[in-house]
Amino acid sequence: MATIHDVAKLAGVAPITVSRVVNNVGYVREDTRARVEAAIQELQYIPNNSARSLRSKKTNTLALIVSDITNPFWTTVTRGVEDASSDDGLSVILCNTDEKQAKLENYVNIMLQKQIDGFLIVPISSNPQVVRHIQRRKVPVVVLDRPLHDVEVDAVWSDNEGGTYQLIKYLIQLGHTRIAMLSGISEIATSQQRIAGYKRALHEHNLTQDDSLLIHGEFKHESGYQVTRQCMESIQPRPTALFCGNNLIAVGAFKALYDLGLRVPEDISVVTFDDMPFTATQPFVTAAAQSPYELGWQAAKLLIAQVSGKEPSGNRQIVLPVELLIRESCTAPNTLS
Amino acid sequence: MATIHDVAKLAGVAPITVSRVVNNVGYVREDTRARVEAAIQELQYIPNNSARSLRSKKTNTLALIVSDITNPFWTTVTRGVEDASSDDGLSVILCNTDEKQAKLENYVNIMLQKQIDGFLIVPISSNPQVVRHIQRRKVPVVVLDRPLHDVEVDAVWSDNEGGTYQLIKYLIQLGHTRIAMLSGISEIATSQQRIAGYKRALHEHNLTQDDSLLIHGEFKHESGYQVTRQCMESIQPRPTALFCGNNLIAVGAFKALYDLGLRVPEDISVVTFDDMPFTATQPFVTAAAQSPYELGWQAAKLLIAQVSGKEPSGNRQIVLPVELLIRESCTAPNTLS
DNA sequence: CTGAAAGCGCTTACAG
DNA sequence: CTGAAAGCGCTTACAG
Repeated sequence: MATIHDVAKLAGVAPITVSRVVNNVGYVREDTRARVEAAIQELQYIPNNSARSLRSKKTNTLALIVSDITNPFWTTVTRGVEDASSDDGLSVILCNTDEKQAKLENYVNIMLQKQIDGFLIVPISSNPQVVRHIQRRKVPVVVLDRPLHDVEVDAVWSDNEGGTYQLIKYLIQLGHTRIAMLSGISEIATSQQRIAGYKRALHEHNLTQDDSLLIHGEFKHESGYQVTRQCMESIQPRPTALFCGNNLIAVGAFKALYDLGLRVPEDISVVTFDDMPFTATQPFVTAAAQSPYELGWQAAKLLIAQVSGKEPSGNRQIVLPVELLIRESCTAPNTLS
Repeated sequence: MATIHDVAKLAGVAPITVSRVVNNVGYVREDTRARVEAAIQELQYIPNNSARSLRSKKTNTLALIVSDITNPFWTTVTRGVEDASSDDGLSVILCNTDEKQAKLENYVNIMLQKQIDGFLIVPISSNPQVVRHIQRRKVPVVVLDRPLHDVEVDAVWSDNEGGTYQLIKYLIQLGHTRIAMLSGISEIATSQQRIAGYKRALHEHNLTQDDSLLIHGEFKHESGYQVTRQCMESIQPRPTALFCGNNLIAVGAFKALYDLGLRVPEDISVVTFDDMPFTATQPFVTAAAQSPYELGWQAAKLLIAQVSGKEPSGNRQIVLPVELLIRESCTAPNTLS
């Protein structure tokens, strides 16, 4: 493969001149530029980014570390990140942690070796140790989706507390008093924020909180299925409404309710955090919808501002609003049941 | 940041010895290794992959170029690729083409600059030019999902023709004779294969083909929605069954049918290529299901075999079977309508 | 089992 | 506007 030297030789210039043409920096006379471009064309020259990165300390690559790309929420976040990044000529390496701390740490180290220009990271616990590790090496980092304790870092997340509060309030106003909360893993900050919104809504409406109605599973549809069955089969008196902690839990819940012969909303009302993916089929679920594309986009732009050196790594925090989408999955509780 | 020289100095050895410890190759005496490891620990040394790649000509990175990660089919393919790759210590850079040839070519060039070790590529047209461009530079490449004409290359795709044939045959056996085919962009090889299966099924059952029932849109839910409305509102006599060219078209179709007040399967039968994502809600759709995770996994393993040099770049072709999932979205045609 | 030297292909930092 | 020299941080290819 042709190198910058081959091109320089063919064009009768020094390698640095070729570099100037390729990177479009500095002054190059028009005819010189033309000769260099012709040589590039003839030799099918493609610059070697490893060499460029070694010298310039830039890889033009970001790392995006999420829990699981298979969840449409993260898929859309990813798309937002990619679109924002490719705008600025940056590529994105994608990593899935499956909510495992060990995987997260492993990927961070691999990406540090790769000298990537910045991290977009979805933390698992609220412990800032991983972010500190990155910051110690002076690599830009932005935290996504989940706030962290005791660390100064740019971060973007959604109004989980407020969104949940709105959903629960809506159910209460329909007349529900026994609302089950199907939450995910308790360590994750978004779980905690959503539970806080749930509790506040109950409290403000003078409803006592029944701890048996607060159930922790995982943010997966299999778990949503199990937890819903367990909830509907064993809790007495049965809840009249279900809050699903995320979209995948809702998917599992709908399937479980179907298998149990319970109709939505006639037999039970259902709301969910996150809009359901591709909800073409019935019933349309009432949801607190985040803006995942926006989340990814904004986080990427914060990171790019750091990387390009325009803005120093800081302590900016963006909280995105959550939209209440009232659809057909809720009704007043059936007093006969 | 500490370099290999700093570590070598602290451990009292040569840089090459540190290299041997880090990469775990060649012979190193146990006590030497221990001293080096202590120095690495103390200096928090992380190897620089740009330097490594420049010398070794390996980046341990693959490029995956798909149409749109937002489609759950591609999401799952991606997960299969990532899992297979991380097994072998390889990272994956993800690129979305949105079915635009210009984006594809641009990404290929960026990835060539990055010196990635291999390409997994979903071609847009059947034209092999992009693949030839990659092969000319001696970079391993595997083609995914869509066969290419006139080129020797490893490739993995699903039995699109056979899967469609099975679905159409199933509808015909239920008594349908007017089956609309909602296809995607005609340039894409999978569209062509699915249409071939449709035609073969009609032909083998002595049904004449009505060209007005073969409609081309895009592989997107917005397009599926439009095309379904158009199909149900303007074609006479109205089809009694709908074949959706992929999962997203099916999502749009269900929504359109709902808006038109048509019930599935009472008023119209629906089948789809690709399983619907998260089909928790009613009605469960009868589908020809590909194995997207398997598709990604197998393609990645083919590529890794090339990259690791164990198997030469070849002309291997893997065609994955498609599973017919009969569910509740079909019934005999309503002769009254 | 260990190391000295060279070089991968660029860009930086000057100099003119 | 152009270029000579040095060096980024590793690994290759020897040598002993």
